[in-house]
Amino acid sequence: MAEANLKVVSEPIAKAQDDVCEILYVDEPRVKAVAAQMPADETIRQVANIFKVLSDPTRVRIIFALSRAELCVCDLAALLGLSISAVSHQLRLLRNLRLVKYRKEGRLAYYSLDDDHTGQLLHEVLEHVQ
Amino acid sequence: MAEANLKVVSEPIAKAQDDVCEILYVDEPRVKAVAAQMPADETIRQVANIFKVLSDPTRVRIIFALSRAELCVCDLAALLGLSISAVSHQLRLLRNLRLVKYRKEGRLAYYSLDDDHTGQLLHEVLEHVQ
DNA sequence: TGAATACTTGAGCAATAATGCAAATAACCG
DNA sequence: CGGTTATTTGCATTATTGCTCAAGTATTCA
Repeated sequence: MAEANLKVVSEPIAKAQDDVCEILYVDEPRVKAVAAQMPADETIRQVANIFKVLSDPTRVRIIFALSRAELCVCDLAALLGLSISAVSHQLRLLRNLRLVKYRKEGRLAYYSLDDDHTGQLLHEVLEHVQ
Repeated sequence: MAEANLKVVSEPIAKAQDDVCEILYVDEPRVKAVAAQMPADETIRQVANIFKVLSDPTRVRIIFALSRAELCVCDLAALLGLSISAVSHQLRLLRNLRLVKYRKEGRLAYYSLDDDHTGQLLHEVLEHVQ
């Protein structure tokens, strides 16, 4: 449970590199000024994670479809021309991230969007592209 | 040139899978209705590609930094605590996607944002997170 | 011209992630 | 119960990606 994947691999982010130019800074005040404005690493990671959700076309299509209708896994797979397994894997991921929720009706699992923000973000960029 | 990477792997998207439920559709009219609204595969791929740019913390930090100041590769690397090479690789990618531009001054290459939309999108999500 | 510096680039490695397959779970029905 | 169906899940495979290393290019300066 709670194995929310799609985690951006935090890590180094500030590991003294010896691959740096000798002078260290070409324009130190400018660098310092920007450094002071840099968001915290944790914030950066959260932002990247949000974008990562929509960085895969399968997930984009799933989220788009669910923004239009509540669908069971089977219909979603048929709609997208994907295997049930592939869809279920992605749904688990989205479930762990609390982006979708589901409702059990007999053996069917009806999925819908849980978090409005992501769908909102998707449609925003979608309109921009079209 | 023009080897714009970060391409989402288009592919199948509509390959008759035998892994589909027997009935084919639980709720055919609903599936058809959503199918009719589905954006074209090409559109979906473009959207995913846009999100993909910001799905990595290093690129998020680079784009944030460049949204604050024009910086040479060396200062950018120092600012982010990354190797020059790592930064340069990401800059090439962003260059190929026309998201950043650069200005040569002697041996220094000063990078800045070329496309406002991506920086805009980043700041939007950033504010939402903070 | 030659050394040094700033950056770019190609190859390759290690980590991630998307999907398929097969087994497991769960609900329904005879 | 036993069989069928809908979905989930673990594992394996393959593809992608971010980074390092080392070599290459270009520009400045002595």
